[in-house]
Amino acid sequence: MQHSAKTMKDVARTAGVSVMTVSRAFKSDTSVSEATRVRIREIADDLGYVFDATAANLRTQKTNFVAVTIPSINNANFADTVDALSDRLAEAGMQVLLAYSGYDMAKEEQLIEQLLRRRPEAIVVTGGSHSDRARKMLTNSRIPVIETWDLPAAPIGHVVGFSNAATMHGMVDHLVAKGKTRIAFIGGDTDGDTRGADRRRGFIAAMRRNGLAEDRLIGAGKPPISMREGASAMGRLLDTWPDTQAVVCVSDLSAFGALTECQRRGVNVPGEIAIAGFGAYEIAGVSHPTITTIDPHPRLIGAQAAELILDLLNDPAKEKRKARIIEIDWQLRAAETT
Amino acid sequence: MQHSAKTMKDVARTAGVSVMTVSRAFKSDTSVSEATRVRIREIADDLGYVFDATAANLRTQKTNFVAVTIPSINNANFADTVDALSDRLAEAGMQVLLAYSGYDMAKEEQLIEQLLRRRPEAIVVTGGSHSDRARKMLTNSRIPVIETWDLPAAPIGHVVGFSNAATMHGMVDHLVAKGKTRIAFIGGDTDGDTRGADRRRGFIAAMRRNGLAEDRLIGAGKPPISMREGASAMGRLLDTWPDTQAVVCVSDLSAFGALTECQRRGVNVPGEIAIAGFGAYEIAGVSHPTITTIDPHPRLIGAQAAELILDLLNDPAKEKRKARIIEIDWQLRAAETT
DNA sequence: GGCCGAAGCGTTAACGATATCACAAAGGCT
DNA sequence: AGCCTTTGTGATATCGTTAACGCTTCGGCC
Repeated sequence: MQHSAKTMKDVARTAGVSVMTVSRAFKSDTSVSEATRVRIREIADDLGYVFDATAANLRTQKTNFVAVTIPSINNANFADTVDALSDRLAEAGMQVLLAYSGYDMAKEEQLIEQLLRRRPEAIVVTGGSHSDRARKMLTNSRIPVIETWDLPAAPIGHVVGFSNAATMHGMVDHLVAKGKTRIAFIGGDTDGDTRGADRRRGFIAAMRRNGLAEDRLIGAGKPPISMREGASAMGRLLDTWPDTQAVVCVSDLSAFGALTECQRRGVNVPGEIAIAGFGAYEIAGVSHPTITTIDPHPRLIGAQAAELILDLLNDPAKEKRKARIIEIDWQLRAAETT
Repeated sequence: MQHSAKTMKDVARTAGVSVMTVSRAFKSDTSVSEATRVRIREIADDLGYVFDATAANLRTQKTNFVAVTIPSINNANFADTVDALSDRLAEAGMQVLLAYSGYDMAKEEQLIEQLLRRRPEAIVVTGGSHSDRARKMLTNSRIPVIETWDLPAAPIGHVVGFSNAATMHGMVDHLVAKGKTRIAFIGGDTDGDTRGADRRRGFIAAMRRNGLAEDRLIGAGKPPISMREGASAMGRLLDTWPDTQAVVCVSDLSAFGALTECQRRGVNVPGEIAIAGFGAYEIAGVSHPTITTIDPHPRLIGAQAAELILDLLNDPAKEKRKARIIEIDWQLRAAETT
């Protein structure tokens, strides 16, 4: 037998109270006696009543959603950020509405449009590069906008991130200090991953600043670059410029792939060639040898974004005052591959 | 200057049509002339109008959400499943509402309650073990329920999964065929990860069936077991039972950790000890040596779940007819570590 | 010319919760 | 006793969209 879905009205009727009292019994509203509240909750449970958030959303003009777009769900760095963000927001009773752009700006634009229709309280996007229409939609939205994992030149709203280019200066300096001069870079061969492209640009600038040749660039295919692409890119690097002393990879995953290729070929790391990555993925600290990397503190990015959002939502006046730029300190973790 | 949020009414007024015509212009409703539709869309864009899904959700009693719970967002296996699921659903205009339980059944129960309040069209949960209250909520919900990554003895609704225990029979048989008899298992030391616990049970049963001792069980801590825990567990295994010929790890991540520990100690793999994992993570195919593993086809699970959902939603009568159990074939991928 | 069906659009009434106001009853104070 | 709070509850309007239904208009056809 198929009962129809229960509403507050059903609960109210059964309990012999008004709908409004049932509503109050379901919130932390003090103006219901504890006895009534308990009784109503029990009756609701018996009836199998489930609170309908869609109706409350419309009436209160609040959804308790925070929309988030990331390039890929299958990336430990972004996963960590979302995890931390979502943990903190959950404490405040908010939920994350997540969408993946697949490193595609056109897709990101669509996602942003869809997400905004759901009336989130705030929106968090990855990176500072977006289509014109996406920028416009975000600007016009009357909610806090937070760009992360980047330090955009012209931010849309708030920012919680770091300069991807700057991390590469740190890495090149580290390698130069180790006496390396012939240094290569392995990364995506398109700009689909804008943060990866920023790191490539940062690498080139850092090499120039050190007076070194910056032409050893290996394109590893369309982003995202993963372990396998890292391995085959390392193969091409060793074939093309056998005298390379160090290689910086766009992420730890490609760095690990590169490392395995060296192991397969019997090339000693770091003796013959040093390898560095980015992201402080778990594998960098576990592989043998361990991989030198940059830790961009992904969880911190998520946690800070969450704090910022909660702060802005608590005091909406603050939002209008000034866009906040929160810079996250990254850290170079020297390890066995350099 | 702060304009107030625009509604269909504003668009209608500006366009000189009724609200209903605006509504129709925003759907694939034929009963609006193409000229009017285009004009209305343009006016809406000019005004900065954004369609309000919360109102539509209430009125139509449709949210176009599919709720999904997974143990952790930071796990490539579940990420693949969600990715495939979400891709297919997106084609049908549906969105995934994702939540992570942190391998905690009490947390999962809370999540399910919160998710159901949002009135999803269907709900996908990971595994077949849930708290009593969670089971009850799912059973009472009038939407399709799909359990994945498992083959529960008493399914709540539909199932898209495989027997975790059976995969371990396959793995033990593989090792026995390679002449191994002293075989150990590395996994979590609690049952927080129910699928991991199923694999441990499957391992024990398979060893018995082969007439082998099944006492070499290494507890690697509280799930999820990652690379680092795998490495330290391998250390304990080598210290406790140095004559072990093979070890089955609860996942490729712990298997890789175990492999690195062997490399650090100078223990030859597979010469002195064979290592096997589970999950067909990318690292299993890239590490040196490559790791023998089980491929449970995570993307296929997601894709099949999506198809099932779309099928059920298209023909609601079907849902009442019979619960579908879709078994996914897993595959043993023999590699260099065995 | 008259009839008919379809296309295009408008009017009205929901959808299920909550903000707001109103108000009765119960205390607390002088 | 009289007045003022405080507390608990109810009635009503409302959030923005859409389903259902009804009214025109218009072209085609006999």
